[in-house]
Amino acid sequence: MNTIRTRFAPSPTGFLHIGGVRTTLYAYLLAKKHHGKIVLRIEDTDQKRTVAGSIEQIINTFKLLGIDFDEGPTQGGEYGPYTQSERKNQGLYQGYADTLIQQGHAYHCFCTADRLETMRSKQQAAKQPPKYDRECLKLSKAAIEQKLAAGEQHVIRLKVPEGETTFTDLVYGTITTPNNTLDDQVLLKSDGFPTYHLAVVIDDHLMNITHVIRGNEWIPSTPKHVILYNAFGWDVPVHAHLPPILGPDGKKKLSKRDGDVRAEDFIAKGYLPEALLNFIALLGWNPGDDQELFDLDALIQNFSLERVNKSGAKFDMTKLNWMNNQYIKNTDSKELVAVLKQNNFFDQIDNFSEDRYEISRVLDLFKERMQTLAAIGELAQFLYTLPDYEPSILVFKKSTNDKTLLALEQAQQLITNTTTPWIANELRTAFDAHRESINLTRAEMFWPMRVAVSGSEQSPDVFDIMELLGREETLERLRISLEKIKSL
RNA sequence: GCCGCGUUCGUCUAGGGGUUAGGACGCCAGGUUCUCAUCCUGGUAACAGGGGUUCGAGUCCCCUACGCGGUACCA
Repeated sequence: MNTIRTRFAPSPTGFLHIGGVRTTLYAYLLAKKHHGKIVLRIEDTDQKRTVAGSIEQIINTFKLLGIDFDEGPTQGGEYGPYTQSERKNQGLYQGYADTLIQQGHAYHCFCTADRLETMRSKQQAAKQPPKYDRECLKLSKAAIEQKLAAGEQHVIRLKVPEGETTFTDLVYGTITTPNNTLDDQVLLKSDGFPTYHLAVVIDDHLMNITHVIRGNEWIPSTPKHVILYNAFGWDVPVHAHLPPILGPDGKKKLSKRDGDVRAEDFIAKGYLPEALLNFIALLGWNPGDDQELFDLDALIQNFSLERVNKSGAKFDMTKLNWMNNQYIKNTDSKELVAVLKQNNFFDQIDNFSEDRYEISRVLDLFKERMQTLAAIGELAQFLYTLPDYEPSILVFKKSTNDKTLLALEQAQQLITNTTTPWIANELRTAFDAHRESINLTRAEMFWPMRVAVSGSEQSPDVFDIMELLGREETLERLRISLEKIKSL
């Protein structure tokens, strides 16, 4: 059986787009499921568009996400180099283009940009599809030699054969295209660089790529690639085109304008890599049953290209948030602390001090309500600095000032005198018994206490907070609350 | 313009001739509860339209509409 080899082949034109993450993820899952390899190849054939530093940025983002490539520009591999400009410098593409010419599958074209432009506008005016008119195919061999010798600027074009071209896409099914709708694509540019179409075919073949997984904007040019494979006499790899990930309007592809498209930004905003990956995997793929939560290993086990959808999927932040919360809740608090530290989320907390409380216990308190890791700042702030709250919020809506005062005084006394171990559950039992003895309802007693220790109407359980704060700090906060309630 | 691809609840989706069209997120209601969150229970809501084929169509075929993509010496 052939070992499966997949690849992700970005152009280094900027950051890693969330759509690129899904493409890579699927390629990764397929490879891993079949114990194959995934390679990273940099397609920098357009020098004008190449952005310095973006290769590093992309590689770094994959690191953050926990997706490891088996081969690529940094780790190398037996099919290198993995950057097309380096391959170009080896004369690789030129050689193959020459072979194509010798075999009559391609030809030199000396047409100027101007001529091509006027040709196209004429065609469009005549409502014809714009297509190269094969002017240079009429050139005699001698004329070509002469122009070449004179150093005239030229490109090499594919000579699209007669007939039709068919390929089978694992997602979209069999697609047949009449060749007369295909343009004589430029294969090698006048600067000596290959176009995408030439480079991708040669490199995928040379790197033994078995499955080409990419966005469906490539469907229309796939027939040209198939023609090239045939011209070279190479096997055509399996193609699987992926539907787009849509922006909030549900129509256009998710783009920079829509805000969060940088994969790295999601990490910075407090999404766990596995949650993000899980969510993205489900955008266009499903296992066929009702399971929705998959860690990476589970994704690998369950993934198959056959279950990838054809139509675009909108990126729904609401569900991502839900899923992120699922992962946060199910992650051990100690691990969470490490991630939180790594991304400096604690820095948002004024007066934060790492050893003031047992930090993983703080996470225990909040993680069930955190949709992102970044939420810890707002949530845990009151533990480090008691907010200056309105005295009136100490009074439960169905209670009175007098009862609230009583509750707070009783709480103060009980804490001062009790020998109950300072553990949430013990405190809860003790306080519940006491409040019953003084005829206060839970709300009348616990609401004021909770507001006193948290400074907020909304917070976790009062006794959990007290346990964390400790006896001294609890007493201090009760003292403040008593001052406030007396001022009413 | 031409070529291609797509269209099931608001969203992600299941479904491949016979289903009360299922699940999840969201939303609404109720329960638990000192609040919020969590959790539990229930509810709301969809086959783009029109023709066929068939005893019977989300499901197969055709047309239309809408959307997206391609149509570069960009990927």
